[in-house]
Amino acid sequence: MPPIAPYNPKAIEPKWQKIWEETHAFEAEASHEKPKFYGLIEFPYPSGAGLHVGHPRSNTAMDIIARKRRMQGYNVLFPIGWDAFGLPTENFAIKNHIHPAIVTRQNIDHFRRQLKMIGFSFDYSREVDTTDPNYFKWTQWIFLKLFEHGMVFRDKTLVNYCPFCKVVLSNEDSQGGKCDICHNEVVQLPKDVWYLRITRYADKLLEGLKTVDYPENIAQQQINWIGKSTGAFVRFPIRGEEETIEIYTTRPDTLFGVTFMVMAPEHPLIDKYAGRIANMGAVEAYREECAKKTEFERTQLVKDKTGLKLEGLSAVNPLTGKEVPIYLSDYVMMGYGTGAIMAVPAHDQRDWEFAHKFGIEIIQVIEGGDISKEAYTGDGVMINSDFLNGLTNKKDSIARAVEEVEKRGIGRAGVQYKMKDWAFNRQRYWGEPIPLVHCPKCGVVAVPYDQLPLRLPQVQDFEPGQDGKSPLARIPEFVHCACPKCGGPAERETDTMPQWAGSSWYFLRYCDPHNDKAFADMEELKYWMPVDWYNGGMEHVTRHLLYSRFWHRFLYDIGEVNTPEPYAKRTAQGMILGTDGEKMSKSRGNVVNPDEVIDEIGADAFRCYEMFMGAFDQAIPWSTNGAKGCRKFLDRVWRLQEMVVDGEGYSEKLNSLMHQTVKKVSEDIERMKFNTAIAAMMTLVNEMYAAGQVTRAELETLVKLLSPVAPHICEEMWQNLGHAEPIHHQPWPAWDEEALKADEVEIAVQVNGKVRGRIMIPADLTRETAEQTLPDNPDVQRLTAGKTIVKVIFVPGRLLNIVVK
RNA sequence: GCCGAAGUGGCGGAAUGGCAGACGCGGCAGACUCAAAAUCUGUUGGCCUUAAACCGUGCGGGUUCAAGUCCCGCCUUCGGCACCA
Repeated sequence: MPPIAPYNPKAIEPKWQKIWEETHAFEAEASHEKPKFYGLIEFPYPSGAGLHVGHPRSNTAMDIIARKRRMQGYNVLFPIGWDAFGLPTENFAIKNHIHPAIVTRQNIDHFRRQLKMIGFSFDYSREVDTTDPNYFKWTQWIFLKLFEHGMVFRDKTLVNYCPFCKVVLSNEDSQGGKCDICHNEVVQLPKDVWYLRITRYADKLLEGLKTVDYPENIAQQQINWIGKSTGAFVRFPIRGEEETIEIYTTRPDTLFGVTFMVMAPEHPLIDKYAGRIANMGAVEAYREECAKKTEFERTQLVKDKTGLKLEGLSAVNPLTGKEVPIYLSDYVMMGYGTGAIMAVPAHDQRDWEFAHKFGIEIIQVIEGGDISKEAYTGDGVMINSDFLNGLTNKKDSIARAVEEVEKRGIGRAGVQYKMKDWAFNRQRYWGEPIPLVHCPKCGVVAVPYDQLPLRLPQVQDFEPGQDGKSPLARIPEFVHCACPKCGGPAERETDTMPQWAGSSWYFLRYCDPHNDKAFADMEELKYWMPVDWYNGGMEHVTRHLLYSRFWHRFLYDIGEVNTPEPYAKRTAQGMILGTDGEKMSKSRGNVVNPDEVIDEIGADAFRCYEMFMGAFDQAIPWSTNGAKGCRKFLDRVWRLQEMVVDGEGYSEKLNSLMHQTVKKVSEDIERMKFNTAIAAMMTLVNEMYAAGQVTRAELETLVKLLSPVAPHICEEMWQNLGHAEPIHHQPWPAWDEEALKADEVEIAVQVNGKVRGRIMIPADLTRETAEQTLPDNPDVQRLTAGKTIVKVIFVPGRLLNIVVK
């Protein structure tokens, strides 16, 4: 072969990107005949900063799998889109007085250009954009379906409010209890909020996890987030009243250890019995103090319990008839259980701390520990507990207690979830308008389906309004409308949906992105769904994953989609850290820009390094030299073209290694062990250099194996090898198990478990013959001379261990 | 506090209970070159002049012919949740 020009990615990469685009190489086929593969990555939020090197890790991994699937004969759907509503864009728009739609458009164009430069095999003909009215029409449509089925409700809640900026802040924007903008103290303000009843789906979302292939840690995070607990609701009568206080407990068997009750400061019964509470002034003062506390203070400063006793109001233990004092404390939350608890200081550390501080009696009902030092939360024999005494097992005592509580009609078994209903509105401009109307006569009325999409009005000023209202509230033409039901004057809801909305169903739209009759045609959904493989970041495995599973499950229940779960398999990549080992961020100045990396070493080497740098699911610091090493590898691959010799098939020398490498690469890609797959190819290339030559068949196989990782260079080499058809449609190489075996293998010889030598033996030696004959091998005998052989262990292909005395 | 992941050379990392350190980076030496870069070849855990021996996968025990891997008890780091009754 004549010498060839040096490897020049700057020429090769744009060339092939253009060819792929012109030939629509990666568009999913419309026909439903072939087996399908739907690979999904989390669609990016097109921020102004553009991609950093962390983004492409997920994309490259799924791109490799998608490209391999095409070569394996699948009809592949590998789509891309834009999760483009959101605060950063809105804030940029406010600051620079540009419409967020224009900012979004620019950012998307920037992102698309960057993604194309890396050579991802996305189907750009199916791009979706959550801010496109043709898209959010269907986001609103699904919302209306949720509304129609009673899954939307309105309730008051406390929000973070900055009285100086007059704006409602998210938890993220009010960390440490200070406003992010003016650094003044944030207060808690009650506000009407739209909720989605995701808690109704808690059990279905838990059950569904059993039917999908998620890694243990991701499934566990979902389970923890849902936070299901079983226990009992028990009613404690208020002394001298008909009314009872209901509590939730996971340990109804400790009812005999109750020495006080605690209510959340916001508990409504306090207002109802204000007249009976002697120290109402102190109660009001305490409530005010709590209202000022931020989430941060209430959850982080857990050591010091605060509270006060209600004077003049007490409860009765429904089992013993004993009087129980009632306290108020903010360690009890209104948002979980019933907002009131029975306190068992002997067996709950928080109750113990509170009892200690306020000098309340502690009654032990489970044997064990030392309750003078801390609460005992372990197992033990029940004591001081009447009919429960002597029971030794938590499960039995709880069951017995629940039985008794139900028999006496003072409570019932029940479950609780940590997961709360989903607060589904934001007082911001850049989001989907919530398609509801407030009519003074008819109440809340849905915008009719045929009036969707409900578009965002053009406004000049995107700043959130006074008293935490969305800027939409300032547009009279938007606000005032006719009630869809009675035709009378009515007002539109002016809040918008949270950013989670558009991303809760985008994978469905990809199946049929241009449909204007439905969010997707059922035939398309039946073919493509579920997503076969969804890869994304760990940061989205709780909320986004849960929210989208919830929407999808709801759509399944109302017959709009064909599968209960959206994602058959979910994986997550590790983060790429800066060269300093810290999380990449602008403020640290350790952000690596992919444009610069690609300019220096090319997109293929960039992709290769992203996959080679370490275990895919682990966080890894970026290394500039490591990236250059991958370029060096591709240079070596390229120069193999000068070493091609004539001849059929694989050479005798490399035959076994060729088959081994095909097997290793094929299997490692499936397990996302891209780093070892690439290492195997590097080893093969090293051996080719050692052989000094390479056959055409050997090079063709290598190029095919490498093509999902480094597609441009492989297309070019494939063409240089004389092929007219592009490599991305070539069949994936096969391996022959028989050919993996060499005639002879080298094994280690151990004496008492320590390696003392190596010998060559026939590869097909059976265990029995080996253990009988190998101790007589002269090399082995030298190692065991003068010692008594006790035992011989032979592991085929690996080692011989001789135990001697 | 709870849940999860992880601790292996100078660095990133390999290793179905079976030869620890594959592969890459970095280093060292050589070849080519007037020289440098690039490239190629060799070498590279520690101790040691060398060899042999010995020591080596966060720490302490244990199981096993054999442990980075399994078991028991800790330590550290990272991610998530967190006064959830």
